[in-house]
Amino acid sequence: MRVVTWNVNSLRARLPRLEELLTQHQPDVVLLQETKVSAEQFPHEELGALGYHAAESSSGQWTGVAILARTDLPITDATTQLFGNPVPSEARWVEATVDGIRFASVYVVNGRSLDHEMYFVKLEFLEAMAARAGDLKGSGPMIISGDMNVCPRDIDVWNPEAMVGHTHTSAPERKGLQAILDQGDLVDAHVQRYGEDAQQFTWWDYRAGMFHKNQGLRIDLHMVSRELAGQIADVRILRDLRKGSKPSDHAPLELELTR
DNA sequence: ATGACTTTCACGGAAAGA
Repeated sequence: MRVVTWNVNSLRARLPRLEELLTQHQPDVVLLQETKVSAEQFPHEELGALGYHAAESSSGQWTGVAILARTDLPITDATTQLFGNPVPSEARWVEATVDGIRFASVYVVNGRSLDHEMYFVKLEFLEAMAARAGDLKGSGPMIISGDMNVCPRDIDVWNPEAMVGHTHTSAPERKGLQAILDQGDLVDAHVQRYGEDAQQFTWWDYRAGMFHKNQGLRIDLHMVSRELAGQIADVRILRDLRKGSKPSDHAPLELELTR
């Protein structure tokens, strides 16, 4: 089974590149973030023509998440509810079951700056995710994937010194992310696959040739329940989709399971 | 480096991203 998570930075603007992903990699499940589309304008028809159907949470201009699956794989028990979510109207969480696995696609609050009220909203959002992961633990395999807006370790940052005093690497954010792994008994699939010493990024700023210089961050994660950890065959960052015409600023992250 | 680039809505430029 192949599962891809991708912050597309507008689903409609990215449809040609999404088609490229679906055609070339033929994933079974795709978890999307920053779809930036309303429920009315969600491209169900275009996705159907590509052989996929979707459960989504949409709010229009800014956020939005979705779970796509191959049309022959039923999507069941979809919900956009996340108990304790401080921003329930922002369409940052969608959860559904596909092929016996409970999937969540999440777009974590950015936080803006360490003294901004949205930073504290971000910490609350991470707490709500940890509680939900704890609730799901023991009820079957689970995969929580998406744009966590937190770099788990210093090695996940091209220049850790430059991030001091900014969001994404602060101790409370890292603690909040770790609590999700701990409470859900989840593993970071990238660390499971490559260990503690490998540096790979999933996001590069559009500006100043950051991608060309490979100056990025690892903020997109597959968090996989421990019962699935032994089934991880590979984890790949699909850098080619960050290149070329009208890329997202994030690369897709592909998880291959032996099941 | 105060920026760089890209998206949305809407038709100029603000807001947001990380």
